[in-house]
Amino acid sequence: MIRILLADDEHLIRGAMAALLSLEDDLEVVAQAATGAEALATARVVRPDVAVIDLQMPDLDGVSVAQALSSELPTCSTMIVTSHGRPGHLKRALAAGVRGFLPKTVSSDVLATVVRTVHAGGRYVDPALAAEAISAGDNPLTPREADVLELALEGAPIDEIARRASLSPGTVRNYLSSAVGKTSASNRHEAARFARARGWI
Amino acid sequence: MIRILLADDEHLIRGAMAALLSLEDDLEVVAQAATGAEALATARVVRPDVAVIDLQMPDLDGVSVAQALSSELPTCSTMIVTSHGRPGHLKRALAAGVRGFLPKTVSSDVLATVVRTVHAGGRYVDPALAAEAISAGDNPLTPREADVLELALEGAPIDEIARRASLSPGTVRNYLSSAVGKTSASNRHEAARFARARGWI
DNA sequence: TAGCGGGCATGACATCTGTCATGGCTTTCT
DNA sequence: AGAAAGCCATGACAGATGTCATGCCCGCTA
Repeated sequence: MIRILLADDEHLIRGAMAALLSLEDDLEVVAQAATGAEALATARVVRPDVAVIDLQMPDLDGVSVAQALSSELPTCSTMIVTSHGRPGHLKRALAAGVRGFLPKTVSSDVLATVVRTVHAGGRYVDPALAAEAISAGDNPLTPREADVLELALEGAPIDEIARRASLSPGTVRNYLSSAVGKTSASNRHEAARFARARGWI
Repeated sequence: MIRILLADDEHLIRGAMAALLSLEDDLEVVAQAATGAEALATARVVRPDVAVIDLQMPDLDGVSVAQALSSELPTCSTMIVTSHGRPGHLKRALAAGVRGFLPKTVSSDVLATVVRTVHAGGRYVDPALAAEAISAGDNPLTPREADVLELALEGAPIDEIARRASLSPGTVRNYLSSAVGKTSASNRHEAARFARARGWI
């Protein structure tokens, strides 16, 4: 019997996935969580065999949870399900020790199969997402460029970005300019959206 | 027995919701669809009592589907479930004849209850979303302002917006300036995000 | 009919942004 | 030690953007 922890902020979906997984004879949902922090806390107590975690949750990112889990509970395999799969997320997830990565468009059969696969020590990444990740290429942004671009995402003017990043406005403009050059964008807003779409920020 | 049509592009969720709803004795999922167009086509054939539709789908918007359904199949009550509920969506949905509007964070009990409610001719809107919609206030943007702001959402420069809207750059700037004034923003990008968050565009 | 609001446009002005050159500082690799 | 790369900053300049005033045309309504 494979003991599963399920984390997703959407009640309906979580309950539904639990219902689906419980239909399988060899799978058992032993715990559920609605936030990243809750998932971590629960996992420490329950020590599940497999953790199925949603990528986007109110507090902690799914990848962060996975990272914490893989160091604290090495016996627990982590897999991530997500609605909006972005290439960058996949890379970060794999780096964090995630064993499975699926979009929510898959069928329940696949989900159950992948749970078994990762529990057996295997890995599984959705083929479509994998292809995207490969074609997306590596993140060309330096850490600071990514920081600044992330602040630019909300559309704030440069002065505010500078204040929030504790940099001089001139420096911010340099980073943004460089980031714009590395994306095929014509201004920082487009660049920010582009980078976001690739999961670079 | 209430006959239900389920439309959601996310296989996993759709299947899971179907599983949940089928647990209820008086509910029966008689059809499923993965896109808006598919939902419409299926509904015409199956003529369900209640249609449970996801707001965001690849092709047709959930609200558009609801609109078509309410005119073509008046006996079919439509309800919408969504991950990212925005006030504007709620208003549009109600205007389109939708009887129920729920975020996916609700429990399956609520879902089943609301299905019964709308089938009985009632209405149900998630209280939190309703409160948001009320506090969001009405859309102060003129149609053209909304058009232009929508094009600005992707971060395009003004010249491109002007071309895409078949307006002169100066006019575009006027509309944007006016839109910025109506939001508490300091530039068009912020204004666009703001308006999007309220569901104005 | 006159007034009002909206759609569309132009011009002028101040400010914001993007770009480039330059330089100093630190860390890492060779 | 020296080269390479990243981080931070300044200054200058062109072009993009935000703001305001002004005007014309249209449809609606008092």
